[in-house]
Amino acid sequence: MGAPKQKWTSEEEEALRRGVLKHGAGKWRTIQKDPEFSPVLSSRSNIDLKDKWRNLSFSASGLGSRDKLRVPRPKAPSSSPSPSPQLLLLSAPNNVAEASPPEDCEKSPQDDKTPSPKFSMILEALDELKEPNGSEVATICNFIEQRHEVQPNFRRLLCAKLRRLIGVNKVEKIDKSYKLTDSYAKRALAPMKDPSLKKKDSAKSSKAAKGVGQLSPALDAAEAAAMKVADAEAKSHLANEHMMEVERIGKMAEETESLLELASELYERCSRGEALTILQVAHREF
DNA sequence: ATAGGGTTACAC
DNA sequence: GTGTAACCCTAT
Repeated sequence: MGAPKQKWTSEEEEALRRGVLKHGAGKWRTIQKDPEFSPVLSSRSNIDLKDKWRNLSFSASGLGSRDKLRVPRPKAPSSSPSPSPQLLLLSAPNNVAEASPPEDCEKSPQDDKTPSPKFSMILEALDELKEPNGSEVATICNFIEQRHEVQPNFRRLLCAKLRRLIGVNKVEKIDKSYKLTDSYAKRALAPMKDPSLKKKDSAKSSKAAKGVGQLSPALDAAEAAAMKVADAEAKSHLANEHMMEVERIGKMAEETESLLELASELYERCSRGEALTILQVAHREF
């Protein structure tokens, strides 16, 4: 019994994108049930939607294979030849995840939730190899094989794993090589090493104005400069996103405040025995 | 129901 | 062989 794979059509893809625009990523069931999309997505489960979105996010995050998109893209030839920047912005849940998550400060010291046994191996390998331009799968694989007993299909697993890590911005792919993301490396590696023997940070920070600190000391000046530029670019981009986010949050805060006032007014009057609706109060107040 | 890891099928 | 898309399984 061969279950012939059911490739996604561009219509389905489009429906999924619009569904996410409308309901947000993560509301797969809602999207799937929405009468607007259910005709197109009838043969897809909510899990299928999730998986497909995951794939779309990978390719949209620009990492790895944007240039050699081999996916036949018979996009609507007439009206929207280009995916429109909105979609790209929206389809980068990973960027948001990279920017916002207080993830690491949540961990309790001892309950350091090991991400997954294999992930720590990869982390270790990429850290120790210290290749500024990343390490090839074979290199990583070798490294890990030397330290751990691995299963025969390990390499394959490793590929899949790396790919997923790219999806969550913990790893980036440069040509054929993989390396830890700057931002993630700093957060993940710092607490990993013995606090006693990693005090040379201060010495380094004098010449490298932070940002490329964790790289091999033998780095060429040219390479270092290139890295800095790339880093700076990435940072300015991020900064921009952060600005927008801050603005948005500010607005939300205002609205929240108004709502709070409204709520307390409502509460006060209700507790006095008055029976009224939120609309009545809102009307008086605004 | 969703998120994430793992597996299988396919294209290059 | 390698990378990717679709599918499957499990924990939360």
